[in-house]
Amino acid sequence: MTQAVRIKDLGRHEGQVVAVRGWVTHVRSKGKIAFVVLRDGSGIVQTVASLQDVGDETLARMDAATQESSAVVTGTVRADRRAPGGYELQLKSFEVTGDSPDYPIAPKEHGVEYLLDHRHLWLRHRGPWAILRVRDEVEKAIRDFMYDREFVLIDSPILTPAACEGTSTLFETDYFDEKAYLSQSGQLYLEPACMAFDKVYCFGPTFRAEKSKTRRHLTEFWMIEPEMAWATLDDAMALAEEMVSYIVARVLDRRAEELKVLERDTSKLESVVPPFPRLSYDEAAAILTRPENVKRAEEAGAPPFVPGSDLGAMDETILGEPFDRPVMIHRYPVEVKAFYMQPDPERPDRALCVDVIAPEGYGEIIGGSQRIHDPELLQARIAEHGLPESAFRWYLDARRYGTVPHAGFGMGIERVVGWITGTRHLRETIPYPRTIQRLYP
RNA sequence: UCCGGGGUAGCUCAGCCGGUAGAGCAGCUGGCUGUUAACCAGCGGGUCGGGGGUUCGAGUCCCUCCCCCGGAGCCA
Repeated sequence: MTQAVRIKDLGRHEGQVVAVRGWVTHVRSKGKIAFVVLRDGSGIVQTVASLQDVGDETLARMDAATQESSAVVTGTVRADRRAPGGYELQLKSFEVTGDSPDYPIAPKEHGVEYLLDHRHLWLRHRGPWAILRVRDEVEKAIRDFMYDREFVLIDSPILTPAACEGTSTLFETDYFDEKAYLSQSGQLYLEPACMAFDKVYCFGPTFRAEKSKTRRHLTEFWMIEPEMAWATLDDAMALAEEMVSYIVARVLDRRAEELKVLERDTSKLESVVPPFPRLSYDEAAAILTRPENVKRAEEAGAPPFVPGSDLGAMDETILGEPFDRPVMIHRYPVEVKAFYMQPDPERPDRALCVDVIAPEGYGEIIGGSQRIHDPELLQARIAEHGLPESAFRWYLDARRYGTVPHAGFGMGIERVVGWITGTRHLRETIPYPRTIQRLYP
């Protein structure tokens, strides 16, 4: 039986007769000679057969093969300058395993909605294929990074009894005789866990019922959330810049081929090394209120920056623009941030928190903070925010029994993949996107 | 929720001042021994998003509803 070879390895079998199992991406039939372009999970190769090689029956089968039929072929590996990829397969046999009548995605332009309706098939095509391989590399890099630094993976629950940051953006579901909510963050479960293992992280899907209709939002997205005991805001910031730099270097090293397919300008990624520039909220506010920046936001139709309020999408773009790597903005006003953030002892109206903004207008990829470790202060904040104390009883225990300063952050995988691959729309950075308008396929 | 754009063939779109539906691709038939989104010839294919109105006549104008896209806010 002929040895089956994956397409990326064909170069190692020059002159040999091998089998390739894949899918037909294109047929160019020219009468007495036919070209069938075949794809497998590893790459693409052109196969060729003439009438005298295979006879009219096989040639007719090649001619009749439709896009995305699966096929097993055998042939001789040949280096050929005329073949895309440098190698081609001179066929001896061509057998269709499963035919593919009326394949919906033509080698032509399609609208986004149509492609997303056929996402399960669109995955076979070049763009999604390259992006999702980068995503795989990003996720593997994160796990390696965490493991090497002795962080313990703590899988946080998806079904939760109550809100982490308020119920308005939670998906609600029945849980026997009570209500449950899909998790929007694992953080509250990690804080107690970091007091068991010092350094922990969770990495899983999170759900937000925000009615956001932008290219930067999904209702289901994946987040990596490290949490460290005996840690301050500075420790969290140092970890964030180290992790982001590690991920980018890893993709540049191992997924160069995919970035090329995506026509990503990799020079913009090569400069992503520590240290990242740091701006306090007050410094950022000073930049945003400069006349030229006020004018820019106005011209773009963005709402004006109001000192004391949170940063908008345009504000993040303006702040990130001068830098060739992500910028870290820290110490926002306490009022615009979550209840659990530690106030800055030197300025209690500022929170010890940080947002990391990706360059090139890709926006916030990380949000983190030092957490309140004083039980009384935390209890007061829960009350101020109108949150039900009963739901946070277990959470407060982390402060009641041997509290320590601790800090962590959450990083959105899709936004990182979007930035690294140069993909504007987050929905293309996840295999099966969930948005406010889409629950199919 | 607000602001902007859109819905015409399987797909991507054109359709002027209102006059009765068009292209490319895909599909099908035939031709072609080195194609690169091959090419050439031919064929089939339409509830013009739904409803209502104006008009001799509506894809085109008006009202209304639905759906999609982009942006804002919120966030990762």
